[in-house]
Amino acid sequence: MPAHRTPAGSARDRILETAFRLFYAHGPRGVGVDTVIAESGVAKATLYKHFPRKDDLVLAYLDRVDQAWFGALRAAARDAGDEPRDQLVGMFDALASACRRDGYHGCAFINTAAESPAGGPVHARTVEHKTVVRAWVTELARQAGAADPELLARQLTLLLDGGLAGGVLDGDPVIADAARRSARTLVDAALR
Amino acid sequence: MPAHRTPAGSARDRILETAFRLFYAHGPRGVGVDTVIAESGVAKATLYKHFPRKDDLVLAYLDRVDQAWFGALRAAARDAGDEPRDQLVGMFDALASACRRDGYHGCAFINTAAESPAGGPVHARTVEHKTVVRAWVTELARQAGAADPELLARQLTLLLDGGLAGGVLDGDPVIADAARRSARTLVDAALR
DNA sequence: GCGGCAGCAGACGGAACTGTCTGTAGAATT
DNA sequence: AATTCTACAGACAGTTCCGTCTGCTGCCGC
Repeated sequence: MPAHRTPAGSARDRILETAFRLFYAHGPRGVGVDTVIAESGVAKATLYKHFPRKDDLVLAYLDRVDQAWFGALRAAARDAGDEPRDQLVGMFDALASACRRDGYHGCAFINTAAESPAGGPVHARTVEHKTVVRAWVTELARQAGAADPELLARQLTLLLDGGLAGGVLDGDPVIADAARRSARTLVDAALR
Repeated sequence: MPAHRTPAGSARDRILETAFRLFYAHGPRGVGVDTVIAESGVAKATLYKHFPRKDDLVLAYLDRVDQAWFGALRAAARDAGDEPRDQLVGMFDALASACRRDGYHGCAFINTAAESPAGGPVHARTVEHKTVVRAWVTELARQAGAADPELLARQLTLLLDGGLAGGVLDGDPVIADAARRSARTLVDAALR
């Protein structure tokens, strides 16, 4: 697995990077395999060797999104200090950052799920992602001493989803601000 | 404009009804014009006479969704009593009802916007819809005596969006319940 | 009775997309 | 030096989908 390397990273990396950029901007369905090939400077056979079906590439894309978003969420929480109750609010800074980022288009999972068949692997992966994030928030809520950690986590992830969903239209930072204030209110009420 | 009538309603109505059903279930992009034609029992030329482009049909579909959803929201608010502060919470019953409805797939606007090009008419219509709903909520918040009606409206519509967005995956009523509780907490805090 | 209108039926062209296949080049291993 | 692996380049078939176009039918108002 070492060596080989073409110009910028391995072929696989170039494919994934290009797919990430194009899929997020136009949605997986809005991007043809030929476009990914052209923009990543890769041969068609190479792409189909690494990802036998387009769906495989889409799932790999979602895994990347999962890593990036969940990572940003945890980093934002960590930066908010040591108190779990502050971290629960601080994670919304990740939403604010995302809104301000150029080319922001909302939640990649929701966007992709919206254009994928109902029982398919994309939906399964999306549910998994949402479940993992909510479990993490639940643990944080438990550490903070919430009476009903599951409920608080559900409420906060609901806010996150709402903020992300609205992002498909515009990345108005006002949305992130409203979400953060809501989170503060809900956390305070839950820990009263 | 009277008479004519084929089996069930005018051709236009049949087209719209079929498009509504199919578009909501699979997303406009996942449904070919030929499918709409086959299932509505209409001639291709007839469809293209009423809706010269597929986009026109998609926009008409969104208008229908707007009427239905906004109507359900207002009805739920009305059913919650005469007090604006109760109506602000009561409108979340529309979300609960939607979650329980068979074939529920989340917010048609967000789902459609997710698969449409960024600057296009679909996005414009979606923004318009969200703006109208939020304006209505803002007025309700003002009547309830909120210090910052715009903020409260933003927070509540954020919850609505979050609840709807999650619906793409599953229509878990727990989500609607969490949203309703959040709304109660936020409204109480804003009117303290 | 007749012209126009609304609609049905289906063929057609052109484009886009997915996935397969053939052939070639360069680097690493043996 | 020969083989093998990875990758490039591009043709190709098969499907799907949008939008147009040509006939044909039945109902209305004039």
